[in-house]
Amino acid sequence: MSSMMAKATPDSANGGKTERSTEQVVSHIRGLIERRQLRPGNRLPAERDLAIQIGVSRPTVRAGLRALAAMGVVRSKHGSGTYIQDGPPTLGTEPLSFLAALHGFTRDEMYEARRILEVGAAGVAAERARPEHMATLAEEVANLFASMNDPQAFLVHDINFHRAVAMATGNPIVAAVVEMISALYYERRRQTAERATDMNLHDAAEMHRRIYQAIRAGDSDLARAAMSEHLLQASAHQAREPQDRSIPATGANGALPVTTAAERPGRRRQNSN
Amino acid sequence: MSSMMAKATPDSANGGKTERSTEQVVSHIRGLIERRQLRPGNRLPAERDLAIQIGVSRPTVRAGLRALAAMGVVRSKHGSGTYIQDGPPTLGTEPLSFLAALHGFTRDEMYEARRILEVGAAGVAAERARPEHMATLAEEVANLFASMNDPQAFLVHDINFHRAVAMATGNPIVAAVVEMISALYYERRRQTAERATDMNLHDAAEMHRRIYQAIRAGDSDLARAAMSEHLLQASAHQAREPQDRSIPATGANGALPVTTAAERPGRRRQNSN
DNA sequence: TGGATTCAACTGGTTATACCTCTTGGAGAA
DNA sequence: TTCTCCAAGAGGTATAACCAGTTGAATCCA
Repeated sequence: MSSMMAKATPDSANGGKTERSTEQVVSHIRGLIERRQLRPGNRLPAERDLAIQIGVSRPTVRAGLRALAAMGVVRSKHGSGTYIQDGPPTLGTEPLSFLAALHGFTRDEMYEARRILEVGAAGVAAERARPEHMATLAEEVANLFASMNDPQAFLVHDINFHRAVAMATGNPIVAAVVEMISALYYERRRQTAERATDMNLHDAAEMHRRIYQAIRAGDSDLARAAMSEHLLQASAHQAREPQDRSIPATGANGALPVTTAAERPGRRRQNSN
Repeated sequence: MSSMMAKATPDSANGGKTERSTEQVVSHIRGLIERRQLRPGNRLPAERDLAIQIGVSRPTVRAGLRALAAMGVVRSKHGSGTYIQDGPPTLGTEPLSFLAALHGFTRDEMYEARRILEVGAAGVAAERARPEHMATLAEEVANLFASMNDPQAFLVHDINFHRAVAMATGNPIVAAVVEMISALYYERRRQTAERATDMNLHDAAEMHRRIYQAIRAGDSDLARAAMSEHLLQASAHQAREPQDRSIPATGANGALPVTTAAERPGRRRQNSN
């Protein structure tokens, strides 16, 4: 990779090493973004036009756009165009999901990661949350108490509450990371959520209420303590549930849509290796 | 991004459309990974073979592999094959970098995110760090003091120290997230590192030493406090440096120096900076 | 006129094919 | 045995054609 090559390539304006064509595409788009010529929600030029502008073929452009889509930077809409992702800053959730599948992250590790991150987030939220954040938090606490008979709905509001805490920090990086890890949590938890007992759910709802009150009171230390206790307790509760160690078969979904049954499509063949 | 699967289902109100061919490829690979038929370091079947196995064309296979590569799941080596990423669990750094470019994350937000995350990590590290972690931490502290006349080298050891703290938690998720955010920090910081004064570097080295000692002593609270103070101080120091904030034009590649050998993509697209 | 419909020209999605470069390992020469 | 060389096989790119949704303007009908 590091040997100098004297070969003549169509790309000479770029100093140094010949950049792979696909990476030219990514760099080109990145340049447009950095120069503020592309903003969230904007539509990119058509693939055929991009190919001409950049000087590569359309499949290469598509490869670059595919990579950007996998990173969550753009979003292609068939028949319409390719758009810069808008909405709140969000990291894709598949990468972490794949990482979990590859390295076999344990449930404890996941809860601990959440605790390390969200305890700090709760502390900052308590110092900084604004009225609209308080309202969202309060609403989700109410939703939690209202859905104690529906574990799946409870889970969604659980996620929503923690997302709201992250949002309340006002820090988009923290929000994005919390979102990413929460998606992993959701992905696993929704399979076994039915096993949660009513008492577990009541305790959990109560803990959320305490976190909310601490944030509302602006008590950073108390918010941290409550969040820490909540996550430790939730982890302990799940440790007592029957454990079916299966990794969710479907990709992640950061949008946390309503319940969606995942099903495997029939696969053709499997690798001989 | 969201990829619910549904083969011939004629769609519903939900976003669950018919799975695109490209996503079949991703699902296929994911299935192989989940069934442990593909492990880190393994080589995937050739693209042409995968195309036959999955029942799509080769460009489609390539599109799927491109997406997986962008997520850091696989790594293609020209002329050799495509391999499942090995080494320690790592999230790609481009997504966060793009997110920063798109939404204009501020330096303060970045430091705060690090503080929220790494303060908790330091606390856990103090409770759990093993001898080899201690050794790495001690070594990097020494390196920091030894490179106070070389801001770029100092920056590298700075990153290494924080990475070592994350590793000392024993939690791969935490390590991956810290790594991701550190990469963003490195990407920005290396452009302005030269402006740091000697006094700043000495203070920083001293703070790292205190963090190390707290971890070594197993004092979780002290480790947290020291880490928090360190990051607050570093943020304040940088706030006093001249600010030529522009988004790094070339960065994006996670070429954060890694001392653990293994792999080292020789990408270099260095402009006149 | 007004509104619903139709349809043509976009858009991205997929396939097929050919050729290139790079890697790798074995055949054959020294 | 060791080195050199090269061919098979891998990924990378280009071209061309076609498929399939989207969109909006032209059209048609009330």
